Amino acid sequence: MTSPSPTNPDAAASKIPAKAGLEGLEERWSSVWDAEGTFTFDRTKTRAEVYSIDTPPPTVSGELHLGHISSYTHADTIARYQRMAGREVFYPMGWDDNGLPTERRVQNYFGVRCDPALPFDPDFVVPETPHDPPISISRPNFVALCTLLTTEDERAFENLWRRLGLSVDWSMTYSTVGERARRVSQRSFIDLVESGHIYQREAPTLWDVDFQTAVSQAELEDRERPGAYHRVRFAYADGTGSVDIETTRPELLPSCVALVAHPDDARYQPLFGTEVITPLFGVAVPVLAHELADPEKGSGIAMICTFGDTTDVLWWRELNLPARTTIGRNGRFEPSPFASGLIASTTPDDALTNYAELEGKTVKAAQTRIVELLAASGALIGEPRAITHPVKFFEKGDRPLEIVSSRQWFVATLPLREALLARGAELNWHPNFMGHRYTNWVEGLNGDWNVSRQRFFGVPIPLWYGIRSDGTVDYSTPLLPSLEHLPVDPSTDVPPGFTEDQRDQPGGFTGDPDVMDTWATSSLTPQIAGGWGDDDDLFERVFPMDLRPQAHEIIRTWLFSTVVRSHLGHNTLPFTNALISGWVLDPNRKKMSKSKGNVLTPLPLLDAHGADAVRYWAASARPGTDLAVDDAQMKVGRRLAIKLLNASKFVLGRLEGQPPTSVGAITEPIDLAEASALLAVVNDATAAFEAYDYARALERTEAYFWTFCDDYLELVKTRAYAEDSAASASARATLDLVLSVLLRLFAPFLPFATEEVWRWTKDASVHRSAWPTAAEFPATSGDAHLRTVAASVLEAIRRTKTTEQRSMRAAVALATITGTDDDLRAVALVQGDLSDAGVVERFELVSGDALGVAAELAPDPAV
RNA sequence: GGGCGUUUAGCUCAGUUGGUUAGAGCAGCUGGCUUACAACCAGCAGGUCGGGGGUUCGAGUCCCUCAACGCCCA
Repeated sequence: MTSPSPTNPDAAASKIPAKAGLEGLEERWSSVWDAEGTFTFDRTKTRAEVYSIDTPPPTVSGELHLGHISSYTHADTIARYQRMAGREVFYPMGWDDNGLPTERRVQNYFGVRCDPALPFDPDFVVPETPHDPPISISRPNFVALCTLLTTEDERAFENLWRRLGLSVDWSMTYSTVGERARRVSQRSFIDLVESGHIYQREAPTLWDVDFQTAVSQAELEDRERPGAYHRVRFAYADGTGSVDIETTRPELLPSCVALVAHPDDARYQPLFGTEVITPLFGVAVPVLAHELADPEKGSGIAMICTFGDTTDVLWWRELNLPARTTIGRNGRFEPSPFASGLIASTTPDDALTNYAELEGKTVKAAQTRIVELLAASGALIGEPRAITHPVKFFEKGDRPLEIVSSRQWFVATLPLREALLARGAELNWHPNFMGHRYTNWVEGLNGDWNVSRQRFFGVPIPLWYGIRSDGTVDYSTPLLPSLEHLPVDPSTDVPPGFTEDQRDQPGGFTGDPDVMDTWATSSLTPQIAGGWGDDDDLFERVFPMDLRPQAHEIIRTWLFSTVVRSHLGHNTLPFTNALISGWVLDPNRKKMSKSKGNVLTPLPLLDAHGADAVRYWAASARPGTDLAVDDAQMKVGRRLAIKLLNASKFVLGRLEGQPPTSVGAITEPIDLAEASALLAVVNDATAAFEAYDYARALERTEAYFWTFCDDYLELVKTRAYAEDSAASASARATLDLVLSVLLRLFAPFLPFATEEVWRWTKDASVHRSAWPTAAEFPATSGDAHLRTVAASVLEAIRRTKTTEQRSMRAAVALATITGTDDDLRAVALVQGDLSDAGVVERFELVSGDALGVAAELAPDPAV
């Protein structure tokens, strides 16, 4: 920390430029901060002295967008404030490089597809142009391409972050697929296996048929899609009648396991407990009651299939129904369950014949065919009725999700619901209302968290399974690696006690082929960045973190999953504060999207306006509020930075060659009033920052600054030029104090301009200087009324000159001031400065009820 | 369907626990080279605070209700 004491410029070596400008500041100060280690974390500090930030690792599969710029700027202002306030800031950067977005990008960029069955090709040449059509390559070759591309992206991202002036410690950068991330993720996974919070099971799984992977509830989204209700007639098993159901998915008829209606629905109550027969397939299924059956929907009675949607899964679980799978992982109808005897039919021949019409077909084709079959059989009643309804999609997917049965690992989140709600209540949300999103999500959880992904570029699930002598896999006792061997890749590493030649052999072992859900690794960013298990000394100094800054759309994913992992692994919140940012909208306040073609990228804006200006724009958005791209606002930021340079140039120019100032020299009433006004701003800005309201801190500082320039600077200009008097010393001491404080108040927002000015007279960085406090202000507080009255008089004089179209330097022959005793006393105290600033030749003070000013200009000599 | 947020000058936004004629910036208009700044300065004009109802001596600020927009969830 440098001393907050006022400046003591050395006249002999003035660094104050004749003409101040913003050009080149970003390059210059970025490299100086790097060389001086300004933002290097001092790991000798204790947890109490540290302020740690769990930085969102941006996904490195493309470009940073303006939402990143805005959100990361918010966090950076907090980081810089905390650092100046005396905390040692732990602020690492991470890259989220694993997962589907990277895989997709690599596939397109190089024209390749991963085929895990292929062997590693050591002679594989990185394609210079994408293969067309795409070629298949082995998993190790594919992963190498992923690494290659993300490394390039990360370099570009880091450059942009440096350009924006983020005060991160670049020596602590991590990635979510790096060695430490793999080790931490796998260790945590093993901990969960051992503590019983994670389990594997053959279970209904949300499945994207294009990406060929499981996805979790957090990755779902509803999309409105056209569909149609098909009315289908089921005969009673006893032959006494029939009942009509309505379904949007008639093709799932062969996997029907029951009908369901609401328990209070009088229409169907007589049927509960009886059986009906599925048309075409002749399967006897029970009619059951459940509250979730909606009497208003369709005919009020529905068929339960394996599995048409998530409600089917719920019914299947709660009503203890059998599973009759017909759709495979490729989204096509599987070989006949009637032929294999998996499903018993009362009319087996019909079932075989009808199912043969579906086998191998896609869902869509099968639906068309089964509607024809139903119509022909007479079981389809009337014409299908078109509707629009919400359909579940993988958020990155293009076709509706299917629910298939498969073996996956699940973190048991449902039993934690109450505990997780309590964690959410324990967290300090900024803004507060964002906590509702979390609560909403936790209350709506309907399944455990599936963390297995059938993908390639990610952290492998660190397990093997024994193979019985009959060649079947024994999933009941997974083989765990020992901790010191982490990270492992089960596809190439061997479990303890086995040798490589036993792989996939009877009596041997087989590796779990899956990788973890990307959120299963990024939910551990506090542990990864903090070095949990690798560097426990560091971990104890930074965990739990103080701050998690992030956008609101990933509350249900990243924030939620991080809370889960920390709760299970450390019995604590992962961080104490969550700073939630809104979205950046296009200039017309519309959401930016590639399809709309209204996406703006950061670099051109940084080039056009400069980093300080872009940061100013970003910081003007309060936590949680959306922000429209606004060139005008960035221009204001740029002008603010330039104004700061110029005002500083004036102030420091007045101090140059003069003896050092001291707060004790501030004696003039108007000077004391100015200092008091600034102290109020300091207190306000400090309170705002402590409440994570950086926008208010900026707004208050900025408002003060413009008033300071317009009024105070003009008032004391002449006095500050004078020499060798207590009055002039008072002015200079005030200017020195105000500038020094202002530069520090602005430093979190305008890191480049403030550093530039600070270094004109100092050797150390403003960003390691102490945040201003009352201690550096005069002990005597000033009279705020003086500023108000002085400003009013000045304004009136200016108005007269403007109205009479005269120069501001035009002389006022006589200024008549009317006012209360209080007003007049105030004017008398500032009269000298008013006279200088307004070029007033003579004042006349008249007693009256309210403040009034009449200025009589001297004749214009030019006329 | 449930939840959350927003709605204040042409635009972007402040308005702390309800208290005198509702603020700022930008844009607009009119002037001005004033030795920090013409990438500047000064001044002017412009809202009755989404609609309705209520509480109160007094409401942009609290309550109810309606509406529009946006987001989250189902």
